[in-house]
Amino acid sequence: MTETWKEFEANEVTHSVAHHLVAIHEVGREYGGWARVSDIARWLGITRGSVSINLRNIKVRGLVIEDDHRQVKLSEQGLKIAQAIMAKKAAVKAFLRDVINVPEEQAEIDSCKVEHLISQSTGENLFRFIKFLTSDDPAARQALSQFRKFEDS
Amino acid sequence: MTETWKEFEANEVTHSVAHHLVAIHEVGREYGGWARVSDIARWLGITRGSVSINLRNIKVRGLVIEDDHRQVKLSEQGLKIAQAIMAKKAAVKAFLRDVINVPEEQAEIDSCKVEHLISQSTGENLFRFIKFLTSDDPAARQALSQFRKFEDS
DNA sequence: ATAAACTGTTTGACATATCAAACAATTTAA
DNA sequence: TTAAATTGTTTGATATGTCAAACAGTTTAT
Repeated sequence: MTETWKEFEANEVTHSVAHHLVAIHEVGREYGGWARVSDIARWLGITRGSVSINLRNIKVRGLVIEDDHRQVKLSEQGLKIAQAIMAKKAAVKAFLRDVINVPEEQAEIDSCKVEHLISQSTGENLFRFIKFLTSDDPAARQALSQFRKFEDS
Repeated sequence: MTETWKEFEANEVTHSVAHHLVAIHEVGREYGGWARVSDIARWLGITRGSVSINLRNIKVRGLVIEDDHRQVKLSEQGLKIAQAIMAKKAAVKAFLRDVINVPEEQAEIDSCKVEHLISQSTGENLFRFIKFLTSDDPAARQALSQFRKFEDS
């Protein structure tokens, strides 16, 4: 039981980096993917200085590229990571909210904490599970409605 | 979408502190809860120096108490936190492994990453869901077996 | 009883992540 | 075209968490 817990630090990206990537993706959405430091900072709710410094690492690691006007954009690799994270977050949030009845806001908070931590394969399993459970397979529908009753009792 | 993500840092305890608490609980199990720095360090796979420093904070925060021989033990508050974390971990792991078929080892890794992050209420919802789904309610059994087929196809 | 092993702490270093404040450069308003 | 606002960077500070190495104290073997 000595080493597994350290896997926490052994992620592709930290929570902070994950959110910088997602922020760039969202902020740059309407500008061909290009985002400015200020907008990223505003989106994340941290200072421009922090973003500036954090982007140094993120650039060095090849997750974003920069143009002449100091705008940044996700690299191919950065985009892949951001998309994977967003997909996992969506899966977790959907599970919490639509399956086990966690209130919207709490589902948002919890899925956000966890998005960059769960493994790709676990994310995929979860996705399939939700897909099944929210399908119109009668067994799925029946189980869900039973669970709702179970909850209320 | 500006502030929710920062909740990540707004946890009762960090991943590191969470694992120190659980380590003390496990290491001290056979000694009335009392644990030594060395044993904690070995259990966690980090140096004695790190544990020594980390325990300073943890003591100040009142999560552990110390005896004359420099042994430490969870305080009432520390024990509560450790138990809550262990319960959430068990729930997540059971869900991953027994419901959505994540392999044991991966379930261990992912649940370990997540244990201290999910909220109490989410943990409880998850626990009830597993309880229902692994009960002998026919709808639950039917749904699970359908999902297994769904997985294999 | 002495040598060897182990214990807990401290020090100095490093990495990440944050802030406020100051700065120069650029953009926007008037 | 000026004046005001905004931008991106840097600096110095703080907090957490880690390491290796050195130290003094305690235990354990022999």
